[in-house]
Amino acid sequence: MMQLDDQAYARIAKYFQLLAEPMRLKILNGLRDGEKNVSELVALSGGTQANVSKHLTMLSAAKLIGRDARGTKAYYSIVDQQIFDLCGLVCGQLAIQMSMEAAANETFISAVQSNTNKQHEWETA
Amino acid sequence: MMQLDDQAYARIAKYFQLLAEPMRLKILNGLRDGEKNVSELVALSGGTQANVSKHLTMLSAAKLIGRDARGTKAYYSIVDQQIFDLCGLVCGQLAIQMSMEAAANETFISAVQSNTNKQHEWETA
DNA sequence: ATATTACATGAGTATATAGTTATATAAAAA
DNA sequence: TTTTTATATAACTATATACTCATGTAATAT
Repeated sequence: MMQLDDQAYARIAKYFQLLAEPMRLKILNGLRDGEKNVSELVALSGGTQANVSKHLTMLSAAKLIGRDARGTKAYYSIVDQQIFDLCGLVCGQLAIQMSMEAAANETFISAVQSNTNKQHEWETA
Repeated sequence: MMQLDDQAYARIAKYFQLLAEPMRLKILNGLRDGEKNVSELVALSGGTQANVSKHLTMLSAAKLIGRDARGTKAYYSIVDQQIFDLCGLVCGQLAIQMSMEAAANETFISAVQSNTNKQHEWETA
């Protein structure tokens, strides 16, 4: 079987690592409907300014989001909407797992579903 | 805008975290064409037995892979092939990024492409 | 029963990273 | 110019986690 080399695995892993952080997911989700500046994202996420700014710097360095400085504000925006497909797939996986766990935890599934119904967060298509 | 609650973000992040590790990606990719036992995965991945076993335990606990003990051997297998869609999307993203970086690093892109052509690793559809 | 094979796991270490606090920088307002 | 507003970043701490080495456990073979 053909193998990706170690550098390729490392790159893919690093990409997933960016998505492996709740605050970053929240920020990305906050950018779903268009650009926002740092203050808006701080308010939206409930994080501190310093922490949100750091996450934005990381996401920007990795080209997952773009940065546009206007005046004293910095507006960030999603570069490629396909990123939400990734989250949608994961939500789908988790929803399946949880439904198989026999509805002990209703909260998450209903969040995802109301989600899907309202064509809101993370849905795939 | 509707928000997923913090527990939901945490769950999604934890899922991505599982994919944010080169050795685990290698193992998952090694399981692409069917179940393998631990020794086979150790050989295939180049990792130590202890380390591979730990990663398998993690992936299994998260239900990304299944475990079937037969005799003294333990066979692991992918539970849902959709997981490769995730990796395919990321490969696609990275390939785009790298092609935009003007082909300085040809290795990775060509790996992903020969990949796509040969219908091998990580491709989406 | 003993040895061997295959796998899992505990202890310990090293590193990475998320978060906080304080400060730096830079544009705009006064 | 001085102040204020918006953002970035350095220093530090705490926690998580990947790895190694050693050992435990369980099924098979001798």
